[in-house]
Formats: sequence, structure tokens, C-alpha cells
Amino acid sequence: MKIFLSSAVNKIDAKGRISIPASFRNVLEFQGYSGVYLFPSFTSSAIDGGGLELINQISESVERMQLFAEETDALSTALFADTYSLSYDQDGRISLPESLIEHANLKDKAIFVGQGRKFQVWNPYHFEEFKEKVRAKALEHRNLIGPVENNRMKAEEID
Amino acid sequence: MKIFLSSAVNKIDAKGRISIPASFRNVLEFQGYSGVYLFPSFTSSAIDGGGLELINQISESVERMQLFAEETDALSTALFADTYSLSYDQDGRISLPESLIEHANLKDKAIFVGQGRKFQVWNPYHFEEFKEKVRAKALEHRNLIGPVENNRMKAEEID
DNA sequence: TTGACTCCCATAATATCCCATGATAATCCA
DNA sequence: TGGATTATCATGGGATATTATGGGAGTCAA
Repeated sequence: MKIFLSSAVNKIDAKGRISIPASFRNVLEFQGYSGVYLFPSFTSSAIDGGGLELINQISESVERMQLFAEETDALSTALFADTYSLSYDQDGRISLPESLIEHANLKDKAIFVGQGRKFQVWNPYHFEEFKEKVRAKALEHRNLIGPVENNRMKAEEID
Repeated sequence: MKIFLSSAVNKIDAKGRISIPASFRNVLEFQGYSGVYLFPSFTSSAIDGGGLELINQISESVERMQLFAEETDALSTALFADTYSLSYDQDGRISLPESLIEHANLKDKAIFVGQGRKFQVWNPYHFEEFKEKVRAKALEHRNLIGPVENNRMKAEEID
């Protein structure tokens, strides 16, 4: 089990805690850290999250860019200033920082959405809206995705 | 045996469990994981499934995209948010997530349909309807199908 | 003290483990 | 070859483990 898959709605309790889905915790612990790295998504009102592998990939790609010193500083500030490292308790719960809650517009529930090597945390209501757009895009780009749908007839050829 | 062949109707029991056909389990274990990856089909009210090979092909096609590219979030959400990794128990059974049951309109029975490197899970009744449409279309387009040998797996890939 | 944050335990719902059974298919052997 | 013995498989059900979540008690700092 190596990647973040599927999605789950969990509750934010009265103390501000929320459970990380058990299947996500498996992936995180496989990467060697009983916690998550969270930061505001650049493109949506959601929280991006991942484990050690994600953080390593991001810092490596910054180094590979071979920028001038001040550009590297600016970029890593942009990437890491709002990134939180949160280790979860023995029941698998974290409490989210206020700035992330605001960025993602979270109220009493949040949905954890698997995206392969990372995941996102959304207000469930806003995620439904996003998903509608996603479906349209996925159909457009279906041919890029690989072998999944290529070995059988497409629906429009049948109906 | 390396590919998913033939089909079988199995029962969904009172606890929501269903057996993966034994011949499918052989293929899955050959790929190195005693479980399946399931996700809603983009084009039909069925569940698409496969093993490690399928999920690796999908993740590789996403990895090739840029980490922060604008559409990467959308695409990986479409691919991974509704994909479930379900390892079966020692009797070869899984319990299907509610969202997949709804998508495929499953009641008390489901048919597993081999499709080579992946398979599908259908409500048996809906699958029969689908097959009728496919047959009709195949007759219309039979002149396009070409020589038989080109469309079939080679013998050594099957045994 | 007050509020924020731990750690720990309780619980209900669900999922998984383990064993049993009947049916069918495969194997064996005289 | 044919009949009997074994395996394998799908499925049922009781027992156990896991999960998400609520809440009590202790810690620390302002």
C-alpha cells in the first residue's frame, strides 16, 4: 500500500480534532513518519497534504532548479512558510491550524481526498462542486490517462 | 494464467461481502497483491477493477505530469478519489464501499467480467442489457473488425 | 484561573478473522 | 472406465479487531 486512495468524510469535534483516515495513516507510516505535512493548495480552497515523500520531492525539485540564492529563498519561503508538520495522536487525530481551516473554509466536517502521492482536505460541500468540474476534465483527457478505457468500446459507440 | 478471463456471478451476503472469483485471485496474486483496486467506470454503471499492474499504469501516467501543473489536481482527483484498494480475506472476499455499490446499482448479486488486463463488476441484469447493445453494434461494424488474429491475445500470453 | 493541548479510556458501528458446510470439480486407483 | 476419495470453491455465521468519535483528567503557559 503505497499511495493515497479513495476519500472519506470525517468530523471535526468540539476540541477541533479530526481523524486521519486509517488507510492514509498506513501510507504515512510506510513512509516513516506518524504524521502529515499540510499546506494551503495554490489553486483551490483546499489543504494539500502528504508524508515524507511529498516533502522530499518538493525540496528536491527546488534544489534542482538551480536558482540564484535570493530566488531560492523566495521560492522555499512561498512553499514552506505555510506548511505544517502535524503528528497525530495514538487515535490518529490531529488538530488543524486556524490558517488552514480558514483557507479551506472548514466547518464541522472535512473530506480527505486521495490523489496518489498526495491528498487534499476539503469542505465536503465545496468538494462536490469541484468534482463536477473534474468529471468533465477527466472525460476530455481520457485518452491521455493510459490503457484504462482503451480496450473496450466507448459508451457513445454503443448507445 | 496472467489475464482476467471469463465471468462469474457471485452473491453479496448479509454482511455486504462478495467473493472474488478464484481465477481472478490467481491473476491478482501473480501480480503481487492479495487484493483488488476498484473504481467507478467513467462510461458505464459498472465498476472497473484490476491489480497492481493496472494501478501502476495509472499512477505512472499521472506521475509524468508536472507536480503543480494546473490540471494535475483535477486529473488525479478524478482517478484516485473514487479508487479503493481492497485486500480480500482468506476466503477471497471483499466488502464493497457504498459509493461503488450505488454507481453500479448492485443489489444481492454481481457479475465479474474478465476483460484481459482488467475486469468489471456489474449488476447481472444490467450487464445483459449492455451485452445486447454491444452485439447489435458489433454486427453493424463487423466489417471494421478485421482479421481475427489481430484482435486476439497470443497463446503464450494466456497460458 | 483560563484556555489550548496533550494522553488515556469508553463505546458503537463496522470490518476482519476463523471455522463450518454443501456443492462442484479434480484426482486417483482397481 | 467408472466409482470413490480429495480438493477447491462460494457462502453462512460466530467471535474478535479496528475505526471514528466522545469525553475525562493531567500539563503547560500566559
